[in-house]
This record gives sequence, structure tokens and C-alpha cells, in this order.
Amino acid sequence: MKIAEPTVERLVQYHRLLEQLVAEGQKVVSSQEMGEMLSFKASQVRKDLSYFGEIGKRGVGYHVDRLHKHISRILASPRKWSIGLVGVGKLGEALLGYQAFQNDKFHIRALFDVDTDKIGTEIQGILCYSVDDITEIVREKEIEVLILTVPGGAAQHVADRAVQAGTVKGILNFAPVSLSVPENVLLAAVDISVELEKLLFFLKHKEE
Amino acid sequence: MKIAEPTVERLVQYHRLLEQLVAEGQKVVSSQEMGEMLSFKASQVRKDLSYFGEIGKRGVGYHVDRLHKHISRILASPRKWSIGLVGVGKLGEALLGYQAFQNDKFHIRALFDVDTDKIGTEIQGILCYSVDDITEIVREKEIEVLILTVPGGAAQHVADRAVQAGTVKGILNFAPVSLSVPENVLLAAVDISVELEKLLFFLKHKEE
DNA sequence: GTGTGTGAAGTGGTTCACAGCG
DNA sequence: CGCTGTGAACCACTTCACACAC
Repeated sequence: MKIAEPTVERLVQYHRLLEQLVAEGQKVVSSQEMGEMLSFKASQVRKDLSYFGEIGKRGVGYHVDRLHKHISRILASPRKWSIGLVGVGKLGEALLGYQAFQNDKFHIRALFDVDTDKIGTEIQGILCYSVDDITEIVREKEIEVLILTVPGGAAQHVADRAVQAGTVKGILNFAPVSLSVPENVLLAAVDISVELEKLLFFLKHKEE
Repeated sequence: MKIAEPTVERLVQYHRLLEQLVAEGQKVVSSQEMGEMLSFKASQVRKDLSYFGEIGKRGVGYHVDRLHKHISRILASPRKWSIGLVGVGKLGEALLGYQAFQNDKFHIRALFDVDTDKIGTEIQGILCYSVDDITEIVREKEIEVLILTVPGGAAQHVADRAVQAGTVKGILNFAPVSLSVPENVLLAAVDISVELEKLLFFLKHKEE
């Protein structure tokens, strides 16, 4: 079955919302309510949720606990992914300390940096290697996912060298450049400066 | 004229690419080439660029310098935006240090945090205030854009209090929650954990 | 000949509207 | 009667295909 990117994005958000509702002890929720809380149309919510089989009760709504478990199963990983984080600057450290990165779906197995003060030390409990050795370490640790928090100028080079190891299946790129990778490597990009530029553009546009 | 969000996103990327080409001294570029470098279809590039008038030369391509200036003008701001950054943790500091944030389109006028060690001090040259005073300071400094790099639990509250000042026109939210704001406030969200979850989902999905 | 500009066709995602079940 | 599930209608963005300018 094919499943669209915007749908997955919303599923993750439903999941997060349901976690909250579970914690608050709410038993039942309607597509209407969920839509209001996340700013989606109720029909959108229903379509998304019905995608994986009938899970709601007509005339009632969705059982919070059941729905939460249901989506957990959809989003669940078959195993823990091995992740490598490249670039332990402020952004890299921010990610390491992030709530959502204390997750049982993956394990950050190695850090990489160019800074000799960092190489060989542990940061937040994870050993930092030299980016020069990235091909070898990625292969050795069988790292499948790469998080790139390096300056734009370094990103393509680093990606190439890591992909060379042959184990990398996906890259989450925070560097403000468009990477090219082999087509069997999934690429997701978070471009912070583009988001800000977009916001400013639409603000300007609205004023005109 | 109405202009679609994906188009703006690409415009920002063309602009960045052209900056590079200008620096490298390339004189002319085709939609084909630009498409390859950014992983867009050539026809997409042409459609985007023709949106604002004929700018290319048939049989030749686009004059790099001219096109760069052209897009600059499209993306240009009417004036410098006043920005406030809320939450001077690792992520907030990362943004402050960011290349793209040394930009002539805006000026970060104030920082906000709850940490009494930070309040009253300057960080990267900008004074940090208590979030308790956010309504007053935002009004006083006429802050129009807010960057939220606070924990999820605090985001809605902070946003409400800031919006109360009456000057806020847009919010760039990095907190992993869905905010509700008055409809005259533009909202852009960068949800890092959602991006990672999405990537992992599609990796899993591909393997099945 | 070469590469742009663009109407027309295609694709993919969202919203509607209502049947159907609890 | 209320709220879900879902085909059909709608809408938005992308891609094609070709006329046209250089």
C-alpha cells in the first residue's frame, strides 16, 4: 500500500496528541475534536485514520487508548535504527538533548566532528570520531541513518563519504544545501533558513 | 497575485544556488542545470521563474547575475523586520549563530528566557529578558516576528502572551506542538522530531 | 538549433456529502 | 440520532508538449 507523505506527517501528530490525551485520562475523542486541536479538517482526520482499517465507533468517536496503540503500531520500527550524527555544534547538541531523541526507535551510535577538542571525547554519553574516519566507522557500526548538522559547505562531501560505507539508508539533512545522494538513500531535509525566508515573504506579501 | 507556498520554497533555493553561481563567476545557467542541482524538473524551474515575467533568453538560458537580482527583488523585504527569540537553549543559540541569521532582512531585537542566569545578560550581543515580561517588551520593541525555541509545554502560553502585545504578525515555531494563534498571525512550524519520525517510517515502509 | 514560456493535461491530496452502523 | 467511513467532486501543484524567440 502506498501512503502519502502529508498523511504520515499528520499520523505522527495524531500520535503525539493522543499521548497527551492518554495522560490526561480522556477516554474518547472525535475527529472533530482532534481536528480542532491540530488545525485539520475533521474529514481529513477521518480519512487518515480510516486508511489503516476501521478503528472508530460510529456515533461515538475513537477510543483514545485503542487509537493510540493503533497508530503506535503503524509508526513502529521493526528494530532499533543505528544513527550517526555529524557535526556536534550547537544544533547537533540541541538535537542530542532533545526530548524526542530519547526514543526507543533508534540509538545514536556515533558522533562525528572536525574539532580535535571533541574527537575522542564522549558528548552526552556518545563517543565522537573524526569525520575523516566516517566511512570506516559508519561501516563498522552499521549506521543506517545519518543526521547532518554541519555547515552547508561540508554537507555534500560528508554525505558522499558516509554513503560510501554502503550501510546508509537515510539522511536527515539540516545543512542549508540541496544534497545529491544515490536514489536508494532516502533524503529528508529540514531547512531552517528557508522556513524563515518563507515566513517573511508571506508577511511581506500580505501587507502589499 | 497569488503565489503558492511550494513555489516560494523553491524561489528561496534558486536564490541560494544563484548566490553560489555568482560567486563562482558562472555567467549563464539553464533551467536544466538548475533543476539537476536542486533535484527539480526543468519544466518546474521554468514555470517558477516565468511567474514573475520573462527573465530568461530563449535559446540561451538565464543570465545568472540578472536572475539573482530578480529573485532578490521578489524576496526582498519592504523594511527590516523586528524579531524576538524566545528560549535561549541550545537550539536558540544555534539559530543565533547561524549564517543565514546574519541577514539584512531582519534584526533580532530581544531574547527571552526563564533562566535567571541569562536574564539581564547579553547573548551574542542581544539582551535577554524574562519571559514574564514578554507582552510588555514585545510591545515596547514593536516585535513583529517571534521565533519560538521553547519546550513544547511552554509554547502555547508564551505565544498567547506575546500575541497579546498586538504587534506580532508571524511566528516561527520550533516547539513540538501545534499552536493556535489568531488568524491574522501567520504561523510556520519546523518540527524536527516529526521529520525524523517521517524518515524512519518511510525507511521501514520501504523494507516491507 | 537551442532553451524559454505557457496553455493544456495529468497527478496527488483535500474536502464534501451522505450512506451506514452503533 | 451521532459520528465514522468513503466514493465522488474539487482543488492545487506538477509535468508535458510545443510554439516561439534568440
